[in-house]
Amino acid sequence: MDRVRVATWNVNSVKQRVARLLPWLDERRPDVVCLQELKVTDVVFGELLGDELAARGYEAAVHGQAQWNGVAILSRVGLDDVVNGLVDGPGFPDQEARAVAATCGGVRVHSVYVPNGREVDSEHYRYKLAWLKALRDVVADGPEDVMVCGDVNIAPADADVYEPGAFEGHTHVTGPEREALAAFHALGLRDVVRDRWPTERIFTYWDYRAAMFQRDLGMRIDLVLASGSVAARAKAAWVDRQARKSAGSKAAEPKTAGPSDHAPVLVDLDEAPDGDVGPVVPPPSAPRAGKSVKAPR
DNA sequence: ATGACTTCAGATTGAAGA
Repeated sequence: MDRVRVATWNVNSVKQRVARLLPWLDERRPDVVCLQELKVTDVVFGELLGDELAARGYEAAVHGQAQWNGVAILSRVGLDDVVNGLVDGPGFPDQEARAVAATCGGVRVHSVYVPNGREVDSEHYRYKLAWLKALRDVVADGPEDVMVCGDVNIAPADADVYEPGAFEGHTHVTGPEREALAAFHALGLRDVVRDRWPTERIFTYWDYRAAMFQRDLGMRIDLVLASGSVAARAKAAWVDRQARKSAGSKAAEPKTAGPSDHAPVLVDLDEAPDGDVGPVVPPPSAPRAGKSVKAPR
């Protein structure tokens, strides 16, 4: 197998994004696509995109929900053992459509939309932390070759927000949220984009208001986390800022063709060392996930 | 600045997002 391109994109309503999503698939040609905030049911997703995706060679695992949430994985390198939701995951009060997993080209891929948290110490915030713990447990119990892709609604470090002072006392930057992210690193997962660009100013989300994108005042809250075995295969990793841009004029951009407030994140993986079938013996720098092994640093 | 913009549900306004 050739290189595999994996992408994640919070589309903020797939219904409003069809006119951007399809051309973007044709231009970037990702092999695996994790989508979040579909905001439609499985049925509506199929009506909107089923034929168009099949024509492009994608299978789709869709865990939709009307109005809010909704996640999916598109793949043209296989889509096996699909699981909707999180085993033993919390609800608010019922489980929401925030996670879907599938095995694509030998890698366990999770597309996630982590709860927002709203206000620090609120019920929503506690729900967010409990949800992250449930996701951590699912990853820990899963295969070694794993990717967690999606909108985590946490900026991993102060460098991942445009102005740390603007977020004091708010969600997305608090210690407990960052500790919940660190639990994935303790399993051996790497932040692929930050690893590749250690000091770069990189954002994936910009508020629609106040021309935040044009001023590059954003947050990096959409991540690709990968086990050491998979991260070692990453040959490129970047944010597709082009997809966040508006068209040149109102006339050129009807209301149905505006951008999401999130940009896609893309990662190119070289083929697996042993081809692409079956588990790979982890190198010393890639401890097996979940077995109380400390992260290498 | 309890704003700004965009989404959905369903109504001509409110909730939610981050």
